[in-house]
Amino acid sequence: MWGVWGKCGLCLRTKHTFYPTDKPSLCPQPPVLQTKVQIMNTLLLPPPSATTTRFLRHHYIPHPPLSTTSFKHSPLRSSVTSLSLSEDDVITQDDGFSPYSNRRYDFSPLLQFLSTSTSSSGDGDSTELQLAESYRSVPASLWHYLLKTLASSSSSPASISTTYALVDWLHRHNLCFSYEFLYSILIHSLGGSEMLYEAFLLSQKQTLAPLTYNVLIGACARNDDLEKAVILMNKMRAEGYQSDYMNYSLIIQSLVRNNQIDSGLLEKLYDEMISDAIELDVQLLNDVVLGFIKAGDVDRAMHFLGVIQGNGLTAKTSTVVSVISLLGSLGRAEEAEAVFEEIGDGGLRPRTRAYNAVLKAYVNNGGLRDAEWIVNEMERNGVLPDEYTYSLLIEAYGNAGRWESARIVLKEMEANDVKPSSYVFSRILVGYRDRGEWQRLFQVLKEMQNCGVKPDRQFYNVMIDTFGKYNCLDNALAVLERMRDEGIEPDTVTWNTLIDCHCKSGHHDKAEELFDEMQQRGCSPCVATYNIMINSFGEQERWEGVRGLLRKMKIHGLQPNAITYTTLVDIYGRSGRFMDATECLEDMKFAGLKPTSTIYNALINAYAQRGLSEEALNAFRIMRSDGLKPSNLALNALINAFCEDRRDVEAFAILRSMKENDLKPDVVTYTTLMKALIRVEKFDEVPGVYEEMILSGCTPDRKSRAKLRSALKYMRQRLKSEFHSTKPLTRANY
DNA sequence: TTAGGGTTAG
Repeated sequence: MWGVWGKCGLCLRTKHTFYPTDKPSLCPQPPVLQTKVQIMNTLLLPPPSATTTRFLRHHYIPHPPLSTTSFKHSPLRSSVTSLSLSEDDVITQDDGFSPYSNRRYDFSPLLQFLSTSTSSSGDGDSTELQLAESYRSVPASLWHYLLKTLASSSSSPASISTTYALVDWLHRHNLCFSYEFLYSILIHSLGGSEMLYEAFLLSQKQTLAPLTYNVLIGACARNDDLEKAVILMNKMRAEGYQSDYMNYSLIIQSLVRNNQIDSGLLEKLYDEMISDAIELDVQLLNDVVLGFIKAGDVDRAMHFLGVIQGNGLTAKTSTVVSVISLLGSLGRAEEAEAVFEEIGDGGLRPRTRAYNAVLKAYVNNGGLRDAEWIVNEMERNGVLPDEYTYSLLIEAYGNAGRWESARIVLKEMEANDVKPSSYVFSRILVGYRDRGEWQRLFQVLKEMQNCGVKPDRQFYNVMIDTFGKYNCLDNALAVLERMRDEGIEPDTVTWNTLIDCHCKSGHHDKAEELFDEMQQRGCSPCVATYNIMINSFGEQERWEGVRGLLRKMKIHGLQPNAITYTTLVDIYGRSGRFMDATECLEDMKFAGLKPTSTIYNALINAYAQRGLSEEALNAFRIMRSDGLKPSNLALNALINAFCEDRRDVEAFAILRSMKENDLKPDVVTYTTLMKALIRVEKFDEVPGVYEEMILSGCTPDRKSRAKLRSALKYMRQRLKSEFHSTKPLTRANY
């Protein structure tokens, strides 16, 4: 058994797990572990000071070839390596031995020899043997370090081949044990320096042992080449070797780094770990939790947090905080608080970060009192609020419309020497925008000025969006100018916001102009930009233009996303181009994207508008078979389809099935049903539906009241016409 | 250790 609390000889990571020898490890370690500091120490000769000499005598006796010429100054350095083993490097490692002499082993003759001779020679010529003899006393750890340094600084094929020749040479002269370990060092270092290809080539020169596999997989994962990593893992498994737990950690980390993680993928990885009988240590479980957090799957994240605790281990505080933070963003304050409490239960004192995470939960949940309480708790426990804490509190007051309280918090920040950032003001502005109080924008600007805070790009973006949403296009454009005047370059969000608000107000020409200007100014459109433009062209029924945009985005390496496909289905569907619409849905599936309920809603809605109830029903069925739950949106669209097709019986059948399946019909459901009745002239049944709507707890809105009124009007008209049509008859009778 | 946290498209 080895490696407990030691450092990995390859990646210098501290190994925390208790690891039996029969298990292969990604971080292979020699029987005698050397830390980086130790290795660096042995590279240098001690000064003639009493203490160090005594110490070093016990370790190794300096032996020729020695040189006072630093390797750093060797002419080889530039061609072979940038090995930097200066005094400064070593002293900063803090080992207690100083001052250092500049004397050290001189590897220049060896490297010179290796770079000029062919590695396969092995002819035992006298120079080579002499050379081998002269280096015999160099300890293994030193060779490892040299190799590592050379490999990680290799940048040209020539220097790599010299490094490779060194391994060969060491092996040939029995100078360093474990050929495989030397290779592993090489692969690891090459992988670490993003030279995965070279690592691959090297690995192909010998049969792969578990150690090499693990190192190679690790190198792939570190370089985000997961395809190769997975291939190697499968190959390894097929050959009967067990993959190391670290590989899984590295793969998850890579997925997280690159935003490529999703819940299903992570679950698959986890199943693999289980079937591989991987030892789930706390570090790996932490990565699993963080993976699920990044994937937005808070339930699974909490499950694995529970697994950590269930195993009697303690999750990293940062992991726990991430869980609270995600719960907070989802407005799940109670659970956030529960997880927060667990920090304290674990004997740790929550710090600002943890408090902020739970505070965010309350703010998103509208719990102003709880938010105030948690800030008081912080103060009571001597935890200092920071800029983020205050920002969240201000946002909470802003959401509650308590601008005065928010101002008091601003003053408190000032008193505590905490400067507010542009962020908090952008949040306030968003609050005003969404509540229709957009004119408060000017007040916010003034407040910022008072606090000496300059609006940043994101704030200006919100400003443009606010003006845009309230149709003040000139003001929106003026903000663009102001940004430029202040030296803030507009980004894609700025342009997208501007373009979109022009589209929404029907100014498609100006939108297109801005789309061109954006590119002229060197800002590359992103997928969102294309989606906005596709929507704009679709509204104008410029179908060739739509296809052109799709081509252009693909040329620029942008893949259509779920929103692109939904936009396409929507615009094609609205104009009755159902073939094109359904084709887009197929394309989406073909591209490997999971159709969302939104895309089906767009399709069902398109059929419904034209009274194509059979087609709408069919789309609804496909949606169900894709495993998507029917939402009120889809069901209401379906009711509307039956309504437009004058199939009121089927429309009411949907209502029944909604009730049976515990789906609560809403105002739109009832209003659409009333419309269905009016379509088939069953006016007298409308008031009953209206009454049922109120009884079921729905608040009638303008549209539902209008439907009732028009039904009553028709009823009166009918009565009147009946009266008139019967009148002559009576008169005649009379 | 720092960052955390904001804005756009269906």
